[in-house]
Amino acid sequence: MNADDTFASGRTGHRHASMLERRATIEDVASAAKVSVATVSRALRGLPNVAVSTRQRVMSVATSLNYEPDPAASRLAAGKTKTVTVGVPLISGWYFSTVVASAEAVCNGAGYDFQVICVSGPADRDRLLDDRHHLERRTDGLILVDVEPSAEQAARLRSRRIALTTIGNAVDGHPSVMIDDELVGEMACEHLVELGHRRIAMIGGLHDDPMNFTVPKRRRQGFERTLVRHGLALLPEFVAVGNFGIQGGREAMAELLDLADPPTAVFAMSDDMAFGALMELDRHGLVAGRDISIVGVDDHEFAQVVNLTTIRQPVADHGAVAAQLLISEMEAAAVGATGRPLTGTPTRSQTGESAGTPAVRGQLALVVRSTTGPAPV
Amino acid sequence: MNADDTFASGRTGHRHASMLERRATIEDVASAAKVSVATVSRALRGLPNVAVSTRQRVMSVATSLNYEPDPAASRLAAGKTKTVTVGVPLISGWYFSTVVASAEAVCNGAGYDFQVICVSGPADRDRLLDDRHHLERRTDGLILVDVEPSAEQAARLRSRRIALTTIGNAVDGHPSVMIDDELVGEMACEHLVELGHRRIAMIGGLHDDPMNFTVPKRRRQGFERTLVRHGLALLPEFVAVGNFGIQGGREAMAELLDLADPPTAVFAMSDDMAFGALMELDRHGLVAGRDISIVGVDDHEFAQVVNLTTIRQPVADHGAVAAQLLISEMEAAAVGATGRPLTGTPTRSQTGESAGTPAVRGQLALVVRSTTGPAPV
DNA sequence: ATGAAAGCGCTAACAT
DNA sequence: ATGTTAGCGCTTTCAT
Repeated sequence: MNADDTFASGRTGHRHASMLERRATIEDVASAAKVSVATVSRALRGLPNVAVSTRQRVMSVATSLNYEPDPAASRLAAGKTKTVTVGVPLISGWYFSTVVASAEAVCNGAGYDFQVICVSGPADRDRLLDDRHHLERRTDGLILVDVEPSAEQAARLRSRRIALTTIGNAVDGHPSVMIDDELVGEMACEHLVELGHRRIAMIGGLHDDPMNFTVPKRRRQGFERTLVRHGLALLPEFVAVGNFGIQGGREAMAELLDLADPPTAVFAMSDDMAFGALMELDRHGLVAGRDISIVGVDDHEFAQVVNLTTIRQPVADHGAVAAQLLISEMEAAAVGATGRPLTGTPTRSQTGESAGTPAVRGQLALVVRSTTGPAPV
Repeated sequence: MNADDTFASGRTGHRHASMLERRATIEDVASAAKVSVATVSRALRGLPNVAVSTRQRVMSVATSLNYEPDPAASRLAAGKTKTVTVGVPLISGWYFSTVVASAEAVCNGAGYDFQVICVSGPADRDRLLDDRHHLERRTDGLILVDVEPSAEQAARLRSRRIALTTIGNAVDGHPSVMIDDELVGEMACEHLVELGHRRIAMIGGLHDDPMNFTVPKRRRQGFERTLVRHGLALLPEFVAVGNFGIQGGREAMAELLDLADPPTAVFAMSDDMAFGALMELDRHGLVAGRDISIVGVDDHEFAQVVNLTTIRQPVADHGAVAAQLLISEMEAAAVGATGRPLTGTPTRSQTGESAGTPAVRGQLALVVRSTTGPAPV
C-alpha cells in the first residue's frame, strides 16, 4: 500500500524521518498485555469490572506503546465526539475572544476538542442549527454566545442529542450564563444621576436586529426605568444607535453633539462604543468627565488606558462557566443514556429558570474612572 | 459471513425513536437511488466513473433524504479528518483573535472543521506537538501562530501526514506568512530620525523567552541597524522590556521616564505596549507627540482612538493567507498520496524560501497620527 | 459504469 | 473479571 522504500535510499540518512509513523491500535495493546480488546477498552476508560492488576498492566503497556485511541473509531462506535463547538457572532473583538479563550481553556482541560464557528447573521445561525452538516455527529455540545436559537431549533438540538448552553440570553430548558442587563442600565443611570446629570443620553442598540439581540433592549429598560424613577425622561433624540462598535459609537456621539441641546452625560452600552464616543469628544475639543460624562459597559482591557468609567462584567467567567455547565450537561446525558432512557427529563416551558437549567448570573461592579464627573453648572 | 439476520428482529426496533431524529445513512440513499453504496460514495464526492444520470439521481435522493455523511465514519475509512487546528499563544488579544477569525472564515468556507488550541508556553507546545493525543488522527493541518516547532517536531509532523503552516516565523520546508520584521524596526527608526529625534528608546522583547519568539529580535535588528546608519547608537538603558502587553508597556515607559536623561522618542514593538506607554505619559502629565514621541506596530483597532502613530501590518491577511496555504498543502498531499508519492518534494535547508514552501510577506505601512512629532528643541 | 465485500479501530452486548 | 463478536457508516480495492 505504501511505497515507503521507494525513497528510502535517496531521501535522507534516516529512513525513519521519511517513513510514516506506525500507530498502535487497541489490538496491539491487547496482544501485548495478553488480554482482549474489550478489556483494554474498559481498562483504559476507567470502566468497572477490571481487575486492578489487569488495569495497571494494560495502562502501562498502552503508555509504553504510546497508544492513543483513534477518535474517529470511538466516535463511530460510541456515537460521542468529545468535541464542543462554540458559535459567536464575531471571533475577533474583545468580548467574544475573551469568552472563547476561557471556554477553550475549560474544554481542553476536560479533554474535549474545541471548535469555533462564526455566526454573523441569521443565515449563518440557521445554517448552523438547521443543516445536518455542522453539528450532526460532529459535536456533543454547543455554546451559543449572543445568538438566540428559536424554540424549534433548541428542541431539535435536544432530539439530536446535542447539549446546548447559551451566553447572553436564556433558552428555556438549557443552562445559560448572563448578567442582569437591566441592572446594568440601572447602575449606569444611578451613577450619572448621582453626579447631578439630568440630560442623559444613551448609545446602544443595533440599526436592524435580525439576530434578536436582546442585551441592548434589557439594558435600555433598566436605564429608562431608573431615569423615570428619578423624575427624568429618555428623550427620543437622546437615543443613538452605536451598533456596539467603535465607529458606531463615534457616529452616535457625533449625532448627539449635533443636537441643539446636547446631553451632559451619555450611557454607552459597551466600552467599544464609549471609546468611539471619546474619540468624537476629542475631535470637538471636549473633555470627558468635565464637559460631558461617559459611562461604558464591560471594563474592556482598554478602559483603563483611556480612564473610562464603566460597569464591569466578568467576561472571562462567562466562557468558563458556560463551558462547565455544558460539560456537566453532556456527562449527565452520557450517564442517562446508559442508565435509563431519560424518561424523566423535564420538558418545562416556564418563563424563568427551571430546575436543572441553571441560569448563572455574573457579578457587576461600577468602576469609576475619569470619564464621568459632576454635571456642568 | 455476516449473520445479519441473527438480530434482524430484536435489534432495529426503535426504542426511543419518539425523541431521536433518525439520520439517513449511505445505505438509505443507495437503496432509494437503486444503486450500491459504492456508487453513492463516488457520486457524492465527485469522483469519476459515474454516469451523469446516475450522479444526478443520487444527488437528488441524497438531498431529499437530507443525507449528510457521518464524519466519523469517513474519517475512519479514509483517514482524513477535514479539520484544521490553529495553535496560538493566546486566544484573546487583538492580534491573535484577528488572525484566528480570518483563518476560521477561510477554513469554514472550504468545508473544514476549525479547532483552536491555546499554546501558552513550551510545555503546551511540546504537548501539542509531541503527544499522540492532540493532533494524531484529529486534524489534517496545523497553523502555528508565533509558535516555533523544533526541526524534529516539524519533521515528525510531516511523517504523521499533518500539514503545517506557520505565521510569524518560518519553518524550513513549510509555508509561512510573516512580515519583514527588520523593515518594521527600520521604518519606525527612520520616521523618528526624520522628525529630528536622536535619543530614541525601544520597548519590546520578553523577559525570558522560552518560546524563542523571534519577532522582537528581528525588529530590534532593523531598528538598531538604522540607528547606527544615522550615526546614532542604541543605548543599553534605552532598551526596555514590555512583554507585548499594555501593562508591560506602561512599566517599560515608567523606567524610561525615570532615567536621568530620558529619550525623546520611543519605538514600541506593538501597539499594545504603545498604549501602555501612552498611559504612563499621561500619568506624568506629558503629551505624546509633543513631549515624547511614540510609534507602535500593528495598527490595532484602538490605535485610531488614541491617535497612535504606528506601522500597520495586515493582520487579518495573515490568518487568511496561512489558511489558504495550508489548504493548498493538504489538497496537494491528498492528490500526492493517491497519485504519485510526492517524489519531488524538496527537503531543502536553505536559509530563505525554497521552491514549494512559499513564505508570504505582508505589506507594511507607516500610519502617521499624533503621537509622533518633531523632537523638542 | 457499477457492485460486492473487506476493512478502518473502536464500543457494547452477550456469553463465559 | 474477561473474552467474543457484531456492528458503527463509510471508503476502497477488486470484480464485473
